[in-house]
Amino acid sequence: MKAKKIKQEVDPSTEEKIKNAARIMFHKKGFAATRTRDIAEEAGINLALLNYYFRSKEKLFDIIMLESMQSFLQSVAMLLNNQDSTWDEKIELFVSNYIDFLMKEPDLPLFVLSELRSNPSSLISKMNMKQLLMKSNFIKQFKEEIKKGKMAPVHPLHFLMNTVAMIIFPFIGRPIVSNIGDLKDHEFIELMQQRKKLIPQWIKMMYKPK
Amino acid sequence: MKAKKIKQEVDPSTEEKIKNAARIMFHKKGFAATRTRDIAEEAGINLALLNYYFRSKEKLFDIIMLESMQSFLQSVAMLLNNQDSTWDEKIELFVSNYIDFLMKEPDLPLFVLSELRSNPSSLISKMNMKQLLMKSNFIKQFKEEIKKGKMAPVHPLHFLMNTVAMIIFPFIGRPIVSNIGDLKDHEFIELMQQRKKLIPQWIKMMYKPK
DNA sequence: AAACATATTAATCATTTGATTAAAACATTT
DNA sequence: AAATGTTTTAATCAAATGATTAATATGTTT
Repeated sequence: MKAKKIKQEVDPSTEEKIKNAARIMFHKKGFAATRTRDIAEEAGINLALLNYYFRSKEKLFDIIMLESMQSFLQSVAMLLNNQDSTWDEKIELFVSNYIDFLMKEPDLPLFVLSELRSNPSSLISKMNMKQLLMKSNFIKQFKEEIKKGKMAPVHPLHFLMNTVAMIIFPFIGRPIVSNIGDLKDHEFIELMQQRKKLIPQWIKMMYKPK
Repeated sequence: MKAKKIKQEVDPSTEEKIKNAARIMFHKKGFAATRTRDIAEEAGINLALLNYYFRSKEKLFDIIMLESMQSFLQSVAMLLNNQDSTWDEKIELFVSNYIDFLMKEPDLPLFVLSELRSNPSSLISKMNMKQLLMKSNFIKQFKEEIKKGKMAPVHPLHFLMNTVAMIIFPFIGRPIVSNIGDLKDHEFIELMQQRKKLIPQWIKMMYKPK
């Protein structure tokens, strides 16, 4: 009893060890390039345990993928649903939070988008985000801003695409960006920090009505 | 002699058939998820011919990857080097050309970026793009615009990242974008057409000096 | 046409890889 | 402590997969 508690608290359970290792490997190399043996080694467990706990590589992947999708879209959902902040505050908070999040999970976007390409993946449809979007406080405020004349009329999708693009792209294209700019790691991070303030400014400017 | 010529002109050579099939499959599913048998089938040739012409899956991949990187960066290089157009024209031309290009090769960006993640890939460094960037006419004009007070002072990398991000992201995130916006294929294309005109406008706005 | 070179095929090989099994180790309950 | 249930291990299997081989077909040169 006591031994088990200690194991669960101090040391992650075997199941957790496997999931963590799987997340790391899948995010870094994708489903097809990841061997179950890689995961087992990374987790420091016997290969058979992977199948003992998760039945198959696919099943394990599905779990990781679902969680990844959720955390990837969670920030967007937060933007959409956050009630109590003004428009400008909302944007600033969103950009800053998302960039902070991507600093910790830099492999996540490319992983999600890559795997979404190959898989028909009913996962997206399950999340049915149109509902989420259209009924959101975000859309309401977005339209208000336009009506108040504070923003030029734009299709909300353009706005979303541009915003997410500017946040995510540097992380997706990091090897190329770092090469072109000849950036050391800390210089890249510095640039991302700047973008927390810059992106909201750019957004404000680019949709300014004439 | 005549037979060979006809074969080369009317029907692509076996080597070309393999390369074309490989390009399609690699772009769609990536290196690890693509079987040599998939390529052979797509090309309509015997599996052994793949190794006969290209020695190995890796060698074939390297060839495709190099060509893909080149065409992926070619548009950027064009932006950087184009001599005879004004700043505004340059931007408009670049955005429009790149979007047109991506309509024909929608899988290219995600492929290049994905494979670049796993591979240490000296490919990028071989292209040594810092030289290309710093000595380019683009940088010269960019600095002039800022000096003339037509543009707020920004790090050129931010400018590049934002521009490329807005162009490429919709194609990389197409499944999610299409789901959120509940878009049919033709509606997605319509949005991309709009962006040819919108992105240059946004760019002009967002860097306007106060 | 004979000789030679090139291209193509079917069959097979060797390795990798996801998964299973049967036994052992460990923990829990009675 | 015996019995029972759970977790872990080493060994092994079966299928998938990249690559090769030996034979055949096709084209070219002499």
